[in-house]
Parts: sequence; C-alpha cells; structure tokens
Amino acid sequence: MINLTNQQIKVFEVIKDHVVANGFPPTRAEIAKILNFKSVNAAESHIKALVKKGAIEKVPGSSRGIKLVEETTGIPLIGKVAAGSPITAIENIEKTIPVNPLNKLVDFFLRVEGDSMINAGILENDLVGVKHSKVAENGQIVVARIDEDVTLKRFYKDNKGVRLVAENNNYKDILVNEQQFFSIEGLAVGIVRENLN
Amino acid sequence: MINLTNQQIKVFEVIKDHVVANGFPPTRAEIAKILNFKSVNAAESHIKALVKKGAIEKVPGSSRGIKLVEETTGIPLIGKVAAGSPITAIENIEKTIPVNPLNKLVDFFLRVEGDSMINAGILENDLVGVKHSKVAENGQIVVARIDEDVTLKRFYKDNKGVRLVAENNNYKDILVNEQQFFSIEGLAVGIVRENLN
DNA sequence: TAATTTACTGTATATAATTACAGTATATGA
DNA sequence: TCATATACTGTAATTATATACAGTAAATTA
Repeated sequence: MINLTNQQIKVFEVIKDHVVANGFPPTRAEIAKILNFKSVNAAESHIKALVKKGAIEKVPGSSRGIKLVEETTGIPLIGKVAAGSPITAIENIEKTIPVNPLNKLVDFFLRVEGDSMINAGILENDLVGVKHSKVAENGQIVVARIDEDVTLKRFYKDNKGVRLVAENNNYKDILVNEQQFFSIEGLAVGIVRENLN
Repeated sequence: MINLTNQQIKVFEVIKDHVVANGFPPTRAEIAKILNFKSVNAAESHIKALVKKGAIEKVPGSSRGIKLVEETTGIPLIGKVAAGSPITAIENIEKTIPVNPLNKLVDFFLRVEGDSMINAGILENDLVGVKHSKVAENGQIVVARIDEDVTLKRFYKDNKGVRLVAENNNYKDILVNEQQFFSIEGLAVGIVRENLN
C-alpha cells in the first residue's frame, strides 16, 4: 500500500474494521458517520483515492461494493529486523500472511493424539491440516485408515506392501496385511499449534 | 446448523461463496439470479428460514446485511472417527475451526531461522505467531531483542539476570549482561507450518 | 385431516445507497 | 506559479435493495 495519507489510512481502517466486525463493508454514509464527516461525498472521495492507490477495489453500482485488496488483509510477517527499528515497523514487514495461511490447501483438521510423530516436530494436540487424497508418494506424511483406526504416519509402499512409519523410535512400523482394510484419507499439508505458552 | 433443507443449503452455499469470492454478501436479487428464481421474494423467504434455523443473521434495513454465523464458517476439526463412516462425515466433526485459529491472538508472524527450538517442536521455516508483550514469565517462549538481534528463546529471570535458553542441546544459554540492550518484543502464542509434505 | 412449512411467482413501495455535480479552502509538486 | 491532490460541505437524482403483501401448490407434521 503506497503512500496513503493519514486521513486515507483512517478511512481504510474504518472499512477494514467494519468488515471484520460485520462481515460486510460499510456504506459511504456509515463511513462518514464514524469519521464525523458531514457529507457522504467526503467518504466517496476518499474511496476513490484508495482505489487509485490500490488499497481497495470498487464494484461500481453495487451497494457496499468495496473489496479489500488481498495484500492489505491478514497478519504481517516480519522478515529481517532493521537495526534500531521497532520490530513491527513497516520496513521490517516482509509480506502479509493471508488470514489463514493454510486455508486454501486444508480440507479439514485432525487433532494429534500421542507423540508418535514427535521427531517430525508434530506434537500432541497439534492441529494437522489435511488435504483429501487417495494416493501418496513414499515418505509423505498421510492420514491413513486401517480397518476402523485413523492414524497419522509416514507412508511407504514397496513390493512387500504398505508400511506406516512413526517419527518416534518408541513406535514400531505398522505393516498393513492383506486382510486389513486400508485407505489413505489425505495428505498432511500443514500444522497449527495453539497455546504455545 | 440444524436441519436445513436441500434448497436452504443451496441458498446458504450461494451466500457463503459470494462472501468468499467478493468480500461481501449477495443481495436478494443476486441470490435469485444465481439460483434461477424468478422472484426476489424466493430468496427473501429462504433467508428468513435460514435466520430462523440459526444458519445466518440478518441486519434489518441494511443492504447485504447478512452475517454468516461463526460456527458455519471455517474448517472442520475431525474428532473421533466413528466406525465405518467416511472421515469427514458430519458425525465426526468435533467443531469448526475459525478461518484462522490463531487470528485473534497473533499480532505478527516471525519465520523461524535455525534449529535452536527444535526440541519444542519448532522447526526452521515455521511461522511463529507472536503476541506483543513487554513482559514474560519464567519458562515462556519469547521473542527477545539483544542489541540488534531478535531471537526466539525460552525466557528465565532470576537474581543473576536474564537467561535465554534454546531448546536444543547444541546451543548454549544466552546470559544477558548489563551493557546490552535487552527487551521482550512478544510472547510466542502459536505456530503455523506450511508445506509439510 | 387440518395446520404448518416449504418453495416458489408477481407486484409494489419505501428507503438505502451510489454517484455525479457544484463549491470552498489548503497543501503539494512540477 | 499553475496544475493537481487533499479534504471536505451540500444538493440532488438515479438506481439498488429490503421487504411487505397477495397468491399458488406441494410436502410435511401434528
């Protein structure tokens, strides 16, 4: 977002906050009311400026037809921290992480039980983001089903059959035999850990 | 979401998809057009039914004044998988994870460099979600600044001073001396790992 | 079997909302 | 210094939108 004036930043924040709070953007009149403009056209003019500068997009003729441009939403990712600068200073922001970095890929989450994947940095109670898939390549971490059990393991297949391998030396490999029902439910594509402290 | 009819589900999906695609909900007329209703009132009636059943909320008098109820958005968290059921069957869904499970707490992300926190299950390139804070309790994982360096470590303080401890035996504790500038930038509250496979 | 819910069409209207036009005043860049 | 941008007030008109009312018909529930 390039060179917004203080007032334009205020208008932008009002729009953003309204979307977060209500799920839809404000009207010109609502913006004007919040910022104590006596004319709706003040809001309209600011919107035009924000469009021109690429902070938002307009859908002409639509009520509340304001889109926040993707890079302006989400959470900042701090890259290299410049000497002496506050950590969240604009020059330190590498990019903006979408509201959910895993959102596009993840079909569902599974909560991890046990410590069988601890060497892969996957701890108990982590949320594993899973993408639906019926197939996997050797070495990939998969959500697999053996009969009625669903488990998270590394997947290997060779001429002897399917082997599911834990990332913890205390666990033995699981060899799937011909009598068992086996299917891959999905691929682990990411993890989320809440409550780190 | 309780007992929506097939048609109500369709209308709900249209609303949800519109919000995802455009950033704001559709009008009655837009819903009607998408679903080939010849009367806008068909959409209006469905909206009333969806409100009654708790799938959405209405903001009366507001254009596009439709809110998706929180539990209806986001990504399903699969709990115990019932015997024989498809993994994502409704009875297996424990709850719905908000679009970003860390969103409320995280002020910014830091990308992890190095393996100093590997024993805490924090790997290189993980995104650590950080909450602004100037203080920490002993044992908490913090983002700290020593002179110009920003680092992620476990924080300890006693009468001898501040000690920053890695979660990796190959790293020595960092003892902060009086001549150095030291500050806590924030507390690690979660992690996100993309590209697991 | 009667009442209610679902699932619409069709009409109408008040109001919500966008957006253009006409100004004023100050600040900034070329 | 002259054009352009910023930052508004104020008015007005067109159109976008919500929403009520009057129906019809079939399915569901009590």
